[in-house]
Amino acid sequence: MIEPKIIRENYSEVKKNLLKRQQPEIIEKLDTWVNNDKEWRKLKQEVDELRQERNKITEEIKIAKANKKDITKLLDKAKKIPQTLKEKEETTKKLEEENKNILMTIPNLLDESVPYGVGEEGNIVIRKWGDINKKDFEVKHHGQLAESLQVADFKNAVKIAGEGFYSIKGDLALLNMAIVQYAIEKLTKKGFTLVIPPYMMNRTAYEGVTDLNDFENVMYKIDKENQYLTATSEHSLTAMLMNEIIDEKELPILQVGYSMNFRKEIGKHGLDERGLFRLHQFDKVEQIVFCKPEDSAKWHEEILKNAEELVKDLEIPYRVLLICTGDIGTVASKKYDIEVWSPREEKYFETHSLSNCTTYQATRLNIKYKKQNGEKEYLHTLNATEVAIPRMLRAIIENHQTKEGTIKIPKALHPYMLGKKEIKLKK
RNA sequence: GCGAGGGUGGCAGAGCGGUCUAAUGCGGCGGAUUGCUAAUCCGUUUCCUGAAAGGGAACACGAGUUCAAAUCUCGUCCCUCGCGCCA
Repeated sequence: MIEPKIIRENYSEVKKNLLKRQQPEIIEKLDTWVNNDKEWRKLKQEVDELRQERNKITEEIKIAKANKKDITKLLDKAKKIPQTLKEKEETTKKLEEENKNILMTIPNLLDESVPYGVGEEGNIVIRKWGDINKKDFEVKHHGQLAESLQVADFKNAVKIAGEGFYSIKGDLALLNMAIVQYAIEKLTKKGFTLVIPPYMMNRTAYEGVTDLNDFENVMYKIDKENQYLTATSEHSLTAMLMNEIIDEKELPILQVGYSMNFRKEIGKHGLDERGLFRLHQFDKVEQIVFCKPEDSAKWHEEILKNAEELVKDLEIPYRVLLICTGDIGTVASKKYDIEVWSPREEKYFETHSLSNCTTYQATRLNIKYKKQNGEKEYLHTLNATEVAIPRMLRAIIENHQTKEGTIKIPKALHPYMLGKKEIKLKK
C-alpha cells in the first residue's frame, strides 16, 4: 500500500506514475480515495471536537462532585454526547475501513527504469546466457523421462492427492534435496540467514502480505480454523516483522527462506506444463531483504546476481527480463524475471521472479526502521526466487539429458549427491 | 483440551472507576559540564489529525456498562505454571 501521506502531498505525481499502468480503474480508485480521505479528515475533526467536549464536561463533573455541588444539570448535558458521538464515530470508522480497502488495491508506484509496455510482449530481455543450440537427439518430456527412470510417480501421487500433485523418489528426490542444500549454502555464505517459517498463517497476518482476491483464488484455508496454508515463504518471512521497528544498525536483514508452498489456482495448458510445472504444492528457496530505502536498488541487483549465479552453476541456459509497466503486478515497483531454456519446446519458461517492493509491503505491515537521529520511516522489502525446485528439476532433466536417456547431474551439485553423477535406470 | 495466574511505553515494573497529563527504574537519542572516559544535570523517547497553536486516540485485540474505563463485564488471541494428550 502506498503511504497516504505521499498521495496527499504529491497527488499529481502519483497519478502520473499510476497512469503508466494503463488501467483507468486505478485512477478512479485513486480519486475516490482522495475524496474519501478529505471527508474522513473532516469527520475526524468533528469527532475529535465532540470528544473534547465530552472530556471537558467529564472534568467538570469530577470537580463539581469533589466540591459536593449539584451535578444533575451537567449529567443531563453529558448524557447527550455519547449518542451523537457514537453515530459519527461509526461513519468515520466505516469510511476509514472503506478507504483502506481501496488503498490496498491501488498498486505500487513504479520505478523510473520500468519500461513502458503492454502485456508480456513489452518486457525487455536484458541478458542471455548459455548455449541453446539444438540437440542432436529428440529431447524427452521431463515427466515422462523421470517416470521411465523410475524416479517420479505422478500416477500414484494423483491417486492419493489429486491433480496438481507429484511425487519424486530415488535419485531425483536426492537431487531435489541437493539443490536445496546447495542454494542455502550459497546464500548463507553471502550473509543470508536461513529461516524455516510456519506453513500456515492467520488471516490478519496474511492480509498484510497479499491481494485480497488471493484468499479466494490462491490460498488454501484450513477448515474450521482461522489459518491458511502459505503460498510462498515470502509471505511468512515478511509478515513476521509486522508492527516492528528495526534499528538502522540491524539493516540490511538478509534472509533465505525455505518452505513448502501451497497454491489452489494453478492453471494447466498442455503436456509441457504437466509434470513438474504447475503444482498445488512445491518447495522453494527464497531470498528476502529488508533494507534502507536508499539501498534497495543495489540489493535488487544483488539478489538478481545471486539467482543468476545459481542458474549458471546448474548449467542451464537462461535470459533475464525487465518486466514492463503492463506486466508488473500490484506489489512490485520494479521486477526482473529469469526464464530458463526448454530444449524440448525450444523456448524459455519462467523460473524466477525478483521484486523490489519499496515501501509497499512495509506500509501495509507497518514495518519501520529507526534512524540514528531517532526518526522512523518505512523500510524497503525485496523478495526473489533463489530456486523453485520442481521447475528447476524440469530444467535439469531437459537440459542435461543424454542421447542414452540418462540425466547428468551438474558438477556444482556433485558434493550433495552421495557420489552420484548421473540419474539412470537401476538394473 | 482442563485448571490456576497473567498480558501496561524499547525493556523492567507500579497503578485496579474521575488527582493517569501512566509513577519509578533501565536503555536510546539530543544537549550541558569535563584533558578523554566515567559520573552528574537538563530535555526528549506511541499513533492519528492539524501549516501551527492545539486537539484526539492508545494500557493484548474486539464488544459492552458508565457522564467518565488501564481499572468493571463478556468474547477472542497470546504468555506462564500444573495436569492430560502427542511425533
